[in-house]
Amino acid sequence: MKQTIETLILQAVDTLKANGDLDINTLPAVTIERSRDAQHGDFATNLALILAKTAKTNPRQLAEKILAALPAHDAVTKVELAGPGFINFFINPAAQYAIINTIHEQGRDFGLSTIGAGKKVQVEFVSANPTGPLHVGHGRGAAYGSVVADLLQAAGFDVEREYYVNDAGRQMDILATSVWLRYLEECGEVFVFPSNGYRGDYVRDIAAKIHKNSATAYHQPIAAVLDNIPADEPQGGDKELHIDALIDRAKTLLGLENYRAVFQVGLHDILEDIKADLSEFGVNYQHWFSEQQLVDDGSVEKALNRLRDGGHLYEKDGATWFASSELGDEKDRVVVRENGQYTYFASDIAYHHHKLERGFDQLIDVWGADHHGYIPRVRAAMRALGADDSKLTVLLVQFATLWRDGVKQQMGTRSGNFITLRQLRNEVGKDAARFFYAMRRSEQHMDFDLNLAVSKTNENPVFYVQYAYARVCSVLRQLDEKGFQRNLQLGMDNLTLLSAEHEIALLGTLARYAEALEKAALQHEPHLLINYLRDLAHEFHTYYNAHQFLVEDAPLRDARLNLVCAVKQVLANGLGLLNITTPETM
RNA sequence: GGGGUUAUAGCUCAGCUGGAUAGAGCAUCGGCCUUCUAAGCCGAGGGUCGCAGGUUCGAAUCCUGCUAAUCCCGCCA
Repeated sequence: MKQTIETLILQAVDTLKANGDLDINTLPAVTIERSRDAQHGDFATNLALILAKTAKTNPRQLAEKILAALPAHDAVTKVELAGPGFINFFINPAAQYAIINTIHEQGRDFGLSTIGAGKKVQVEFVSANPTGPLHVGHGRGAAYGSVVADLLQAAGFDVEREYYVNDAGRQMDILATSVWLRYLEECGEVFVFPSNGYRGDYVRDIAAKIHKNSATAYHQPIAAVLDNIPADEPQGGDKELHIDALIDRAKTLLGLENYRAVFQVGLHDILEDIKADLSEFGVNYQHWFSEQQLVDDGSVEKALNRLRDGGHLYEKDGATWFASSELGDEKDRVVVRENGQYTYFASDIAYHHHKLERGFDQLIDVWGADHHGYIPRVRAAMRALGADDSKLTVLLVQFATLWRDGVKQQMGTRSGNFITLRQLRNEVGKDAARFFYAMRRSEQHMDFDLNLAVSKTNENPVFYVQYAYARVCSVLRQLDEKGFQRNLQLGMDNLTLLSAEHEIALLGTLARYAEALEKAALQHEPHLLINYLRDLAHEFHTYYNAHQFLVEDAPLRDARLNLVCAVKQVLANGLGLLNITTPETM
């Protein structure tokens, strides 16, 4: 319909140009918007207001000329000049009835778009360090990233979802050492646990499991472990030096093979927990990509060599630096430390290099907003690798601030004092959690009030949308009980009976679904889809209260049922995309 | 000090690639269940869109400055 109007307008403009009534060389993009107010018709364009400046005329006069030159069309019943120079289009309701047939025919596919044209897009999200269970902060990235991926797929992109597993590096060594120390406690040793170790109960669980399966195979007397270790912070020392010394001691006493064994049990158990957690949350991946693999298979070396060949690396203070400041970063970055170890950034360069080589047209990284300063250096790396950095889109998700009993909650993984995503799901359910997370713009700071989420579950807006769906299902169930038989064709033949204000409004909203979906996908803004579904649910509830569907008049009844079933289908499609269930009874 | 994000109703947030009277939910107040599910509907009150300038036919939206909140600025990841 939008395109029809655009064609009409372009024809009018051409006529005016031919007549010499309009003196312009280039036509700005014609914007046609759905009118918010029904008094302003169904669609409106501000073309005359925009053109007035370049054509140097009064906008209203120009609008009148356009109006006069506008060809007639069956679907357009009335065109009006309004306000400072808007042109309002009133659409023939009959033309809008077709949407019900379309929805019925396309079913689950209704609303899907081909605008993505099969372009390969990779969405990488969550990618939390496997040092502990996911907490509610990760939940937002999980919900947001997965919906963005699903939306892009619905918009016709070829989407791959990936989780980058940071299974290399110091954090994992701290985890492995924490597990081992808890294991020593299982063996009966008594000592003060390092302040910088992972203190969560899940570490004890893993340690207990190792103790159960391997008894005392990894046991070392605590005196040998702590011998000559620098003091921890609470004892007046440095917590970083303390934990690093313990890591080295663990490797020495256990031997590399046994150390790896403990390490792998910790990594495996936590990763399996994360996978199960996300899966239960409706978040699924095509790939779990290991950072360690990049190191092992030489990808990091390969990427760094490429940078070196391009003259982007130099040595200073015993370390190897990447001259990222020459490519837009604020300063140069270390890629190989003085001690010979790669930095996290080095593997990240290799990781993005690897992504590029896999042939994606577009890379989307979903990061926590605290990583925003990291963007310029990754872009610099991509350019240094000879790639087009516009292929990379980084979507930042602001952290949710968690409140309980009016008190801000801490969310440190290290302290073990945090609320897990699993706890949240158990408390409010998958549907409400997903809906709640995706409801807000990702750049918006979010206050997550746990008391509200738990105690006022019934007021969560997700139920409002689900309730609309359940109501349609209920109507369909009542059909039999009332002794009616639905006749689909009779309804389709009598759609013009749907002339009530609420019915016309619903038709317009149904027709808007595909646009809402496409916009949400292209702008990476899931909340636009949620807003749409809330609008649709609201209009349905209003309609439901204003009119009886199961009336004696069969043609009217079947027409209304067809409309209501179209609503049901669109609700199902939208909620399905969000991976939120559609209960038939509530 | 530099940078990112945010600031809209009592609360939580939409609206932001400039458009017509700034919206929703919750909360408050008043109506609607012998009739398809009241987890719903209808109505009322509630706003100097953080502040000050600027751009123009028109600014919550764009620009500049300021204020406040928050995050980042490591040879950690």
